[in-house]
Amino acid sequence: MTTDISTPDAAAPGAGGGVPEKPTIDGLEEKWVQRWADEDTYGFDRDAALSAPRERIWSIDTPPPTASGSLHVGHVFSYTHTDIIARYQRMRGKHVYYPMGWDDNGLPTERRVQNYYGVRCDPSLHYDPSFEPPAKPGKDQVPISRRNFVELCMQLTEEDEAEFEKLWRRVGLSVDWKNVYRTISESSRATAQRMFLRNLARGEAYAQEAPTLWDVTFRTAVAQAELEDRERPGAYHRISFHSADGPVFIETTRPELLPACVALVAHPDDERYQPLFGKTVTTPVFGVEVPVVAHRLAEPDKGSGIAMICTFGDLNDVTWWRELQLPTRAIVGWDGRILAEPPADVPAEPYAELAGKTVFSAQQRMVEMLRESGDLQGDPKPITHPVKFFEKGERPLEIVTTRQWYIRNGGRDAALRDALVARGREIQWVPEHMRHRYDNWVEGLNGDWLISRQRFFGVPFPVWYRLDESGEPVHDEPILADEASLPVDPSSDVPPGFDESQRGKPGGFIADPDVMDTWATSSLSPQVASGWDTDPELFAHVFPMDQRPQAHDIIRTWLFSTVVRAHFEHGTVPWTHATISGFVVDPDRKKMSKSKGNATTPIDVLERYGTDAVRWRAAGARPGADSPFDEAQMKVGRRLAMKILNVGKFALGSGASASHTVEQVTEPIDLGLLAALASVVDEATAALEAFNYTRALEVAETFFWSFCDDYVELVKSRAYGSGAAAVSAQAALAVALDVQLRLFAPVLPFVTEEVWSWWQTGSVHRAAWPSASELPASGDPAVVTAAAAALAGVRKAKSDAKVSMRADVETATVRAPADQVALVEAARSDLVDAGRIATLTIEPGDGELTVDVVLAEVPEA
RNA sequence: GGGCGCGUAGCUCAGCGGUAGAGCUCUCGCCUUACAAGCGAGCGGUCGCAGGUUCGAACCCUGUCGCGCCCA
Repeated sequence: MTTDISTPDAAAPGAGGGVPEKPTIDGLEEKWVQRWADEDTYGFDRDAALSAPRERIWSIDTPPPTASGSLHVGHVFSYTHTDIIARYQRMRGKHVYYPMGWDDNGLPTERRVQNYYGVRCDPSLHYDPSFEPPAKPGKDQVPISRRNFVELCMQLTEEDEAEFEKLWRRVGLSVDWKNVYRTISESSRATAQRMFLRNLARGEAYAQEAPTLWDVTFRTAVAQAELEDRERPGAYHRISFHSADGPVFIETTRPELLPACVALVAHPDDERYQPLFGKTVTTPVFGVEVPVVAHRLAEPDKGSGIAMICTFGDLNDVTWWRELQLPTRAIVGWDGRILAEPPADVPAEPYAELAGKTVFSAQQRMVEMLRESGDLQGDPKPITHPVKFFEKGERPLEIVTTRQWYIRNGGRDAALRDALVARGREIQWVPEHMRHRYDNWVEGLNGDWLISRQRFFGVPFPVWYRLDESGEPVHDEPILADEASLPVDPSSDVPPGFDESQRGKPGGFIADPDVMDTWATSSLSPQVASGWDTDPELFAHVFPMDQRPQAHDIIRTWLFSTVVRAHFEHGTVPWTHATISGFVVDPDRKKMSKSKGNATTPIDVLERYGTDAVRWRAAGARPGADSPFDEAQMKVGRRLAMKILNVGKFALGSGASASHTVEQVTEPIDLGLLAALASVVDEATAALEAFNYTRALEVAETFFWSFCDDYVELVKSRAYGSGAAAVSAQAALAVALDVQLRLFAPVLPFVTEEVWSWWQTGSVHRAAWPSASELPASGDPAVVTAAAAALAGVRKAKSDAKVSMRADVETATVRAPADQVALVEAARSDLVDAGRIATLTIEPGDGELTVDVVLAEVPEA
């Protein structure tokens, strides 16, 4: 067993405990996570920040993870990227405002609570303050009010959040853990409701009865941003409509929508159908008379070139219906079944055959009916075609007409769209090309942002409706909650001027039943995190925030919606920089995700290689670039972390100490080393200013390895000696170690802090980022490179002779380019010691530097 | 189909107009008082393909093929 023993001789003035006998990276996480928490190393000093100019603050809009979900190494990578920037900015002397949030809204939490407690939300129920969930979930789910349901969500997510926090601390995130928000908290809900009311007051939000994409499984509306196309098999059914001039054939993949048909449409330039425009035809089986209309969106080369317009089969139908002002014949209900009652003008008799059926069986029956009537020509022709799905759904979306809340987003307003594109240009994108994702999305929007969701768990709309004498809601005059009363739950709370007994009664009121889309609340993360609603003084200092880190797949959702909200409320961008991280992909280059089953659990990797090693690997993924998960790379990070421990031990063991100063560095090779380090500092600083942590690490690391392998080997024996030359080496080692620990600190917080603690006071993470001005500029870095080249020549000779590097050299002859002779000469005695050379000759020669080596005779053993 | 990005050593990636680079892997060595979970040395590439611009192209331009992400 090895124990950490202080070695008093190595302990420098101000040391924090000296150098352990056998340094190890194992266990550093536990030790420093605890210490950082105890000492509040990453706390945000609110008072100091509020009295500092804005540019001395760096505020970060950290993505709130879904606490009921799970994390994989992809999350660890991207959060590490942000943390590297946060640590760098902190070392630059900024007040880093780096809160963490938990996103508890949404379906995953809802489902988890239902299963965990055996309950279900019934918004028609009243709040029961004494409700206790069943000890064990029973067979039947217990119906409870929304407020009770939300309370359970808050309980359960609290446990999940604690687990997440533990993991994030182990990852070393320098978050201020006293500053955590939850999207389900009272203040978050109040913020979302207040913002909604203001959007409404300014006309930026509105309600409309409109055709809406609808998921029949979840029974909720879905926004454009949540759609995805999936290739699905289907079949073209060739169906005849009837006219005075004979049959008109259309081809459709959805014959079951025939009773919903309101017109036929062809392209205005299509000569085949021009004679029919303005006339009417009748639908087969139902005999409903419908007009033949012209519209540019009809595709002449698709099917027969003429299509039926139904209310509603797809988004084209919606466009036609709206632009051509066609009637509505809705037949699909919210449950995805054919409505019981036929629409106006559709005869009850054949319709009854379809009523109540699912869309799938309705199609089968409809096809039979068309066959019987002789209106189906030939067999259906199988095809594959894209069908719209809710990204989390499993059944094709239907389009139903419902009343929904919308927020304007430029999809129906060119001026607003241009303004939002302009906001995008105010943001500095990292990497720059991610800007295109934003522009393409904003320019391609074709409707406003639908924010109503027919769910229970989420932020309810702070709205009620008066019921008229017949008990019908008066939608045109919503009763809005008073801002002072927020947050409200209209299903439990009573609107001003009413009492609970009037709920649902004619002349009384009802609550708006819906909740806000998850993006409608998470789009306010900068406001919630910065205290818009809770700490206006702070908000004024940290907003617009400096940095929004996120992945590129949610630029269209989270990033865009956040820009929309800040644009409306504050007339600014929400942040000045958007740092977009890539994905961690599996060896087949597929995006890692839990649903694909290819995700790697982070805790395992963190334990096997150490946090610093995993962070090192994360830092190797450039901003925005996808990165394959490869454990072999983690070993390299682990090796670097251990090397830092060991070289720290060596430097301090050789006499380097915190009391050494750059003035004590006098030898040419020592000055040369520090001059080279000054360039490294400049380069790393420039890279980090551009958010290029990968480049910053690379230059520091390249220098570090040559520092260990060449410089340290060269000066080792001199440093162990005494006199001015020894002091020069010790001072150079001390300064170089000090600077390099700070260079590595943002990426490798644990090992740098450990070595720092051996001989320095305070935390390296609160130390100043190094500056070239700390280092002497008088040295010539070429002394180090020339001496290293000569040493490499000696090593090669020993390696070729397959002898130990400790083998003695009788003579070594360095032939160097004329201008390098003096450089090697300047390091002569270090070279003699490091190479164990008896006689060293340095002379000018042709071409590159070479070394001829004659090894000493090895005495018989 | 559109947008964006990427194709450089077996792998992961730098380089982005002036004679091909790093790390890992692999091979051969070495117990060397900071480090054997280490150290030293070495092998390894017509820079996806085809044209063009240039005294000179991995790098700029055009086309093309392949991969990925987002959108339709």
